[in-house]
Parts: sequence; structure tokens; C-alpha cells
Amino acid sequence: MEEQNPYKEIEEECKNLWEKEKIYKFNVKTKKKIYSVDTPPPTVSGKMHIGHACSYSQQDFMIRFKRMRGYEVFYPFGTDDNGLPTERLVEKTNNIQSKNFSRAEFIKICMDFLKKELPNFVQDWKNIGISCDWDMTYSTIDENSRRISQWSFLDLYKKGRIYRKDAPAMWCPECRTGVAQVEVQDKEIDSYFNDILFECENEKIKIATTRPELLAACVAVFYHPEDERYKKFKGKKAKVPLFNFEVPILEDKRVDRKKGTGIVMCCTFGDQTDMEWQKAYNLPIKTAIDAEGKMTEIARKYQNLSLKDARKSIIEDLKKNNLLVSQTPIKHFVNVHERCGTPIEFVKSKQWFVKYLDLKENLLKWGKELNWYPEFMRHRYENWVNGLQWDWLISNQRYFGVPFPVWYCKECGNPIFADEKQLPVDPLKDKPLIKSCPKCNCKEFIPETDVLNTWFTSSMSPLLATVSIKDEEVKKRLFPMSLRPQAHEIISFWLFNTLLKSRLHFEKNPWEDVAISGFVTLKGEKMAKSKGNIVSPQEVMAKYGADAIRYWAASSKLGEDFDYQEKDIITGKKFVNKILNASKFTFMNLKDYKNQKPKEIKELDKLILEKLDKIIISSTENFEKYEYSRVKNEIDNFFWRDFCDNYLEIVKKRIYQNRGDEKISAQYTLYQLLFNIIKLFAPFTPFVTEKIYQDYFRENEKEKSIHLSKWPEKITEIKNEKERDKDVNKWESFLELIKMIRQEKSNSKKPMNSEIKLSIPEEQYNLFKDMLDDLKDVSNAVEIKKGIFKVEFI
RNA sequence: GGCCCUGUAGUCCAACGGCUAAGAUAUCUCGUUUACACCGAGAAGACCGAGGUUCAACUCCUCGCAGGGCCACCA
Repeated sequence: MEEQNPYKEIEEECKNLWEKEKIYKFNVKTKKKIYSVDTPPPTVSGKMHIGHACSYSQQDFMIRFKRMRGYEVFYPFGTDDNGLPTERLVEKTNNIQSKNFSRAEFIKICMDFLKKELPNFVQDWKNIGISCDWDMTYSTIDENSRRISQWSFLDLYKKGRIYRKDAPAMWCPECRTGVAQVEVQDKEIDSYFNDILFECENEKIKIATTRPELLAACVAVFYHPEDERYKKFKGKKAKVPLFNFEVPILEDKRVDRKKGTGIVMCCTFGDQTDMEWQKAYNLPIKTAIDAEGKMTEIARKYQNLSLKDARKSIIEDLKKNNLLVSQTPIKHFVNVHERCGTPIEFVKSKQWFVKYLDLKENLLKWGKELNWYPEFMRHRYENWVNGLQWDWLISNQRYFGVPFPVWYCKECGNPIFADEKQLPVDPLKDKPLIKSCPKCNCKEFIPETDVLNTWFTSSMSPLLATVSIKDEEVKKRLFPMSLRPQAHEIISFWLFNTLLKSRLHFEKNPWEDVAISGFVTLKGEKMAKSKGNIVSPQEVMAKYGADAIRYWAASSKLGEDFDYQEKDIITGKKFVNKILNASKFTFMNLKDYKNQKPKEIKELDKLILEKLDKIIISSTENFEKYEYSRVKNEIDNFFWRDFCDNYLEIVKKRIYQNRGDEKISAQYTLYQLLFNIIKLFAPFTPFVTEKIYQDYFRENEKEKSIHLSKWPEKITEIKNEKERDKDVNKWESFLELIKMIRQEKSNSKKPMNSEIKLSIPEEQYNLFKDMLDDLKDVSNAVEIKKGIFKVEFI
């Protein structure tokens, strides 16, 4: 790294202070109103990425505001370290395969791995200044999470929402597990349309397929009822090449006449349409693929081959027998498992499901009861609900995860459920509390070896997060939670499932507000490891500091994707530098200031204080609506333009020249301005504002951290809003006048401090009559006359 | 195919239906003044297209174009 973060020391100092003084601790005895947050637990798979840095910063702005606003903030931190992602990470890192270990061994390897890696993983979130209570952490694989997930399973079973079914389900041959609808993605892959010859009464029928390996499972051939080409085959039978068995030729409107040869083979579990046909025409069920992703015995000589190998060798055999007319290369979309990219198969297997297809209407209604920020994100949720086609498959045939609290009777297969008292339970190790099967009295039980899908657990996050709260009364006060912040790509996973669970278990929504963040792109494209366009937040922080990256994150609105540009981070770094310098300079001018109020606040000072009030009022309103980027924008302008470029320039002479009460008025104003500015910035750049607070303000102010101080409230007394607007306008036109003078100097290529004689219109002269000395100071005018605007150089 | 989001200076990104369309960065000119050259002052530079609503449209509506996303289909 060429450059070093110049603010590393400040950041370390602040982190130590926050940790030592427990600044972000949730006080269980609080009398204040609680603001509770269902923090997203990041998946433990590698390191924090820039999207995390951005979205966690954004939630932290809103939460820090609430804390300063007087709420007792409940902001825990969890890690999602349960299930497939962690299992795959451990497999990759240790170069091992879970199937070569016993379940207990592999779980131990995973837990050891987590123990070693978690502190490092979490450190990134601490480094970027996330104000969680770091004593309130949870993991989705810890004992509490296992207990709650298993309880959830038992409770849903009691409520009639859980069932087990032996049916075709989406299956990943690579991970060797059933997968849920939500875990399936589109992927474009290269393939071939193979035109294969079927035979019907000595006539050849050319059928196009991308899946020749499924020939053995062919149960029918379909064409469109209005397709003249094929009507002649109605009611006849077709002979399947290589396998030489006959299947009926049927009509169905679902056939696309334009696709391939317009006639299609139907294999039991080929795709969803195939399954619909199987049901509609009561076709036989032929299973060609087993749970290992290999061909079954119906594939005859191809049995035990992998799908890929079977396809290859069937194609070869078709060629040999002149049954393959042609191969056309195509690109098409197939469903793949989102975790590994392997095409999904439909495989008949016993799986556990949560029944929810009957709840679509309710789910839509419950979604409407949430406050969505931004509002339009609700459509994504509704879109998902409307498109649901499968009940929720919750069983995974994996090792690592939360086990089902279930055994089966050896004799009759009756499921035996664990007793709530014995949770968390591991059926591989533990025994059910009942001694014999209530149905057949058998005393032997077979443990369920599947584990619960990771979303089944993370959907309990509002409960998981409260693990450290022992007091039931306090726990109750946390629900429903105030806020669920999260990214939009998991609306259909985490948000949907959490809402569903909360309604099914408790009949109420889990939160009031949901805030959905966008993601970070690079040159308009989503960052992805596979594309190699990753920006590492660790490197960015090492170069420019945590405040810089946060300042950058604050410039994007909720729900809006935005483009990463290094120069924008540099802008953040410049800000940190600027506010440190401005503070240093301010306090150089406050050396002899004893915190007294002036007898009279000078006109100019009153105007800028009123402008500050205006900023405070609108910032507060915007923050309440989670519009943090507007807040940042406004205070940013006020800080640079009003405070640094103008007010500081105007009053430095007044202070330097020691003009009695007028000097005190300036000093009082400087103190107020800077103090409120750093408070307004505190949610955004917590490190530098803390540093300034500790160095300059702490001795006068009572709170031990700026982050515990009160959010600013207006300081000036005015009769009404109109009066303030008038005064603020006066301030703006004063700045306008200064700008004109500077313009003159610049156009005349004179230095800014060159002495001048100034003429201004009588109207302005009168308007600014109490500020003429300030005007002289800032413009270095020796005299100000009434007249047409004119700058004369001396 | 259904739905959603976004189109503003070279680039990133603001703007209750209403004054000269804001800021950052890059460019050009000037300037070291009792914090800051990681600076200051100034200049130049933009509303995707076509209709419509309105006294008034960057803003609202319709259509189109372009980019992105979610979902469905995918023999």
C-alpha cells in the first residue's frame, strides 16, 4: 500500500474509548424508549466486502441518530455461520470434503474453524465504526440458535404448518441436497439442441432435445393440437431410440410449435412442464437420476454414470446408430443452485416442507403493514409472493447445521418429535423422551439425519438477537423491533421468511420499519469475485480511513445502487482533514473564551445561528425519514460554505483585534456552530467527531462521548418561521455580496487580501448596516460608501 | 413474458410543479491571507427522445429508446 491512513491513531483511540466506556451498551434497566434493530448477520464466508461496508455504514447513520435523539438503542451483532455457505467455505479452506467425515467430526471442524476466524471477521465491522453493542453477539449455529430453530420447527408442526412428503423436489446433484425455490437462480449455459430420431410405424420423427441423457425416462411425446405436421400421429405410439420401448404420442397446448422441431419428449422429472404433464395425463413415473446425481437402473448400460458422462455416451451411441440427425449449439437459461452453480434436477426424495402457499393473500397484507424505505421495495416483496409455486423446502441433506429434532419409529416409520424441554437436541446422539412409538409400541428409533436449511434459522433473527437479554419484560419491550435494515437481494429470502415466521409463531409483524439498501457497483456493474471487479474495503480503509469510506457511503440514498469511485473516497478523506483543521483554528480563536454568553449577540452571528437552526430542523426531519443522504448534503454545505469559507473568514479579525463584547459574541457563536456541526456529523464520521469532542469540548460538556450527547435542537429565539426565513435570506445575500467582491478581485487578478474602497447600493447599505464592520473585515475594505456596486483597489 | 428502478456537465451525484438547475471531481485562470495546498477565489460545462396535463414540467402522465434488477418460462 503506497499510502497510510493518516487517521489510524485517531481511530484506535476512539475504538479504545468506546470499548472501555461501553458507549454503545444496551442498558436493560432503561426507562427511555427503546429503538431495536434486527441487524443483518453477515454470512461467514471470507471477508467483509465493500457492499457490506456501505450498507452497514448506512444503517449505522440512522441508528446513531436515534441514539443521540434519546432512544435506548438495541443494536446487536450476529454472524450467520450455519449451513451450506460455511460448510462449503470450510471444505474449500481445509481442502476436505464433508462426506469423508462423520457428522460429529465435521461439525467439530467447522466449529473450530469459526472459533479461529470469527474475531478477525468481526473486526472489520468494528473498524468501520458500527455502533453495535459488541457484548450482545450471536451466531446462527450457537446453542441458543439451535434451540430456537428447533422450537420453531416443533411449534410450526403443532400449528399444522410442517409436513413431510416423498415427492419430486428441486435437487442439487453437486451439493447432494434438496434446495428451496429461493435458492435457485438462472444461468446461461452453452448446450446443444440434439435432433434425435424417434420412430412411429416405420416413419421417423425428429425430436429436438437438450437432455438426451433422459431418454430412458421418456414417458410420452407431445405436439401442439393445431400442428398440421404431427396430427397424423394422433393416438399412435413412438419408439424411443436406443431403448426401444414405446410411448404414447399426445397433444397439448403447452407445446411451443416454433421451438426445436415442434415436437417434444416428456421425461418424468425433466422440468416443471414435464411434471405437469405427468400429472395431467397420469403418465408413469420413471426416475432416471438418483440422489447422487447418477443414472438409475432404468438407464440400463448407462447406469451409475454421472449426468455428464451419460449424455456424452448416449450422444455417441446415437451417432453410431444414425439416430442423431444434427446438433445445433445454443445458449439457454437453466436453473442452477445459487451456492454452487450446478443445474438443478428434480429428484424424488423425502423432504420436510413448511406449508405457505395458502397464505399468499395474508402475506401480501402483512407486507403492506410494514413501513418500507424506500417505498417501492415493497413491490419486490409482492412480486416474490405472487410468484410462489412451491411450499418451503426446509430440509438439507447436509452434515453441518441445525438438526431436525426428529426420530422415526424403526417399525412403522412414524415420526417422533423431540420434547421442547430437551432442546437443543441432536437426534444422532440423543434419544427421544418417550420410550416407545405411540402407534406401534416399537422401542427403536432411527434419527433424522437432515439439517434445517440455514434460512429456517436466520428467519428467527429477531429472537436469536435477544439471546443475552434474560429479563422477559425487557424482551417484550423489544418487539416488534423498530427496524430491519438489509440489502434488496435478500428480500425474498431473509425478509420474507422472517415475516412469515413471525406471523406464524406470534401473529404479528417482526418489525415496524424496513430499510433496504442498494449495492455498490464498479463502472455500472455489480461487483463479483467471478468478474474480478472487487474493491476491498480493508485496503480502502488502510489508505483513507474509516470515516472517509463512511462519508462516501452517506452520499447514496437508501435503496439506490451506486458506483464506486476512488476519488469519492478521497473527498471523504479531505473532509476529515478539513474538519480537524477547522476545529484547530476555531479553538485557536477560543483560547481566552470562558464559555460566557455575550451581553448582546451581534447581528451577523445571529443570522448564521438561525441558518444553523434551519439546518438542524430539516436534518432532524430527514433523519426521521431515514433520508440520511439529504442530511449529509445539507450539513456538508453548511460546514464548508457558511462556516469555513465565510464565517471563519469574517470573524477572525474581530477576534484577533479583541473587540470586547463583539469578540465574545463571535466566540460564543463559533463554539455553538462547531459543536453543533460535529454533532450533526457524528452519525456519519464517528471517529473524527469524537476526536474533536474529546480534544476541545469534553472539559466543558458532561457526556463522556459525543455519541451519547444530545442531538442538536435549535438555539435561537425567534418569533416565527417567517422571521427566520427573512434572516436566513439576509445571511445568504450577505454571502452573495462577499462573493461579488471576491469575483472583482479575482477578475482583476488581485490577491484576496488586497485593500479596497467599496461602494454598495443604498438598499444593501441599509440592510447590512449592523454588519458593515464585518463586511470591511472580510473584504479588507478601508471604507464603504453608498452608490453603484464598485470595488476600487488602493 | 410480468413487474420494479435509473437516465442531469468528461465522470459521480443533488434539486416541495415556480427565481440564475446545487455540489464533488477532472479542466482553465488567479491567489500562499493569523487552520487547512489534502487550500482559497473565480471561469467554463448538463436535464435520453416524442407527445400530453398545467399560467408554469428536470420534476406529473403516456409512448419510445438506453442501462440495471427481481420474478416466471426455458423441449
